[in-house]
Amino acid sequence: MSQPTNPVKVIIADDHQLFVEGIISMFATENSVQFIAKTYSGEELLKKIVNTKPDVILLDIKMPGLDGVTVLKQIKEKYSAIKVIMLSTYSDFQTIHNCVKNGADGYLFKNASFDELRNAILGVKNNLTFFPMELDSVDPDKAKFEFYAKTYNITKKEFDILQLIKEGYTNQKISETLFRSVFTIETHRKNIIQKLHLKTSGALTKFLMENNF
Amino acid sequence: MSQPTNPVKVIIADDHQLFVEGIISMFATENSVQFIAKTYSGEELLKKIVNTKPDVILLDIKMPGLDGVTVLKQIKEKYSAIKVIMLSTYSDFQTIHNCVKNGADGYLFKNASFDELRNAILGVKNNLTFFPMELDSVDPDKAKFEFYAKTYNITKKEFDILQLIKEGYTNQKISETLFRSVFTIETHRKNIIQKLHLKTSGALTKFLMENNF
DNA sequence: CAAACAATACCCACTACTGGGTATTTTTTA
DNA sequence: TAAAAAATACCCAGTAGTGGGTATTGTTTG
Repeated sequence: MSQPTNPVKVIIADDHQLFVEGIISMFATENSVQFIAKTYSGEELLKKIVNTKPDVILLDIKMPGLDGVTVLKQIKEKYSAIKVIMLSTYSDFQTIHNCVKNGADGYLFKNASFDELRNAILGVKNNLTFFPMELDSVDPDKAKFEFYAKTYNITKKEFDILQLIKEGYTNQKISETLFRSVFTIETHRKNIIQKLHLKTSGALTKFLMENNF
Repeated sequence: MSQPTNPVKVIIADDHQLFVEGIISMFATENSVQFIAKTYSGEELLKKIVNTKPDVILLDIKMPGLDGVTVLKQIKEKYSAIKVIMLSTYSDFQTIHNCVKNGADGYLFKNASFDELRNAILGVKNNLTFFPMELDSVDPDKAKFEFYAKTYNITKKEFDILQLIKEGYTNQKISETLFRSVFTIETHRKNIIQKLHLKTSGALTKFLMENNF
């Protein structure tokens, strides 16, 4: 008979509301982990910690206002018992070094699977650290590609083309740059727009900028 | 006969190199103000202060790495005699409140004229503060429009249309939203692209995102 | 070694935007 | 109040991208 333990109490802090809601709903039926609060900023988090003593905090590295690293420092100063897992994207994972120095117990890329997230939370609760890769061996470009491959099914060629689209290249220019027919690029562009659930090229450019592609 | 005084020694810190060069060259023939150093980051600035004791520092609010407010605090702690003027855009001017609290001697919008800048520098050197407007009365949207009007000669209508282009609207959608003919919107879009020295709509979207429009 | 996936390239009809015009009506400002 | 600036709307020829196909050639991988 499995040991019935108290669920791990977790607070999540991330300015992307949809992301927060998504995570919480993923854990709705998981009784080893219980989300006791959600916050959309560092300031909010620091306030909520006082009343709702959590075991683990999931903390976004990049937030407007108080950023993750600053918040991490303050948490570790005042409540050293609380475990903190940093959430990062391919673009700000360089900052993780800084977090490790400041006492983070683990980090996760935002495209992590449910199981990875669950394991990380349960792990740090049991005083383990959770660092999924050797930080120094992470190639930012590769991490970026893998993020898009995993999240949107983007292929390598499509990824390469996205780099050029982001620079404002027309299909014509791209075809010259990559030594391919314009038709090929048109096909790729169409597939990309579909995979990202977008409508127009304008929306695509916007997407790339907003997501710091 | 006018009193020949020593020029005010100034350091500028801003991550936009072109902006920095522009400012310095504007003051090349101005002998009341002398730029003794330029730096492109907060870290760099803190190092350079040690050797080159400046009278006044022009400090960008938003920089990668150490941001302006953090740098301001450190300067005012260690070298309280140095005067600091914060540089801000319409989009981060909310942070100015924070700077004032932390001892800034003045602030300027980045589209300020030569005369404003000169007056500010000479002013703070003489222990005056330089706050061009009541901060609470600044309307961010208005400040934003005025920035684009001043910098690129963008008109109000063009500004409104830019908001929609940024959202990824086509000319058709914009014409429906603003109850105007598509022809009108096409004309405006053409003029906008010209005024911003751009080529394509893709480049325009990119511009809007990069400049945090 | 097939099946699945990725990359390539093409067709066609259609929509969207560009560039270079012209021209009228408002609105602002000197 | 006359001149300048802004906003409006149109034309036309041309380029760029969309949407919905088809189809061939590599490349993985179960």
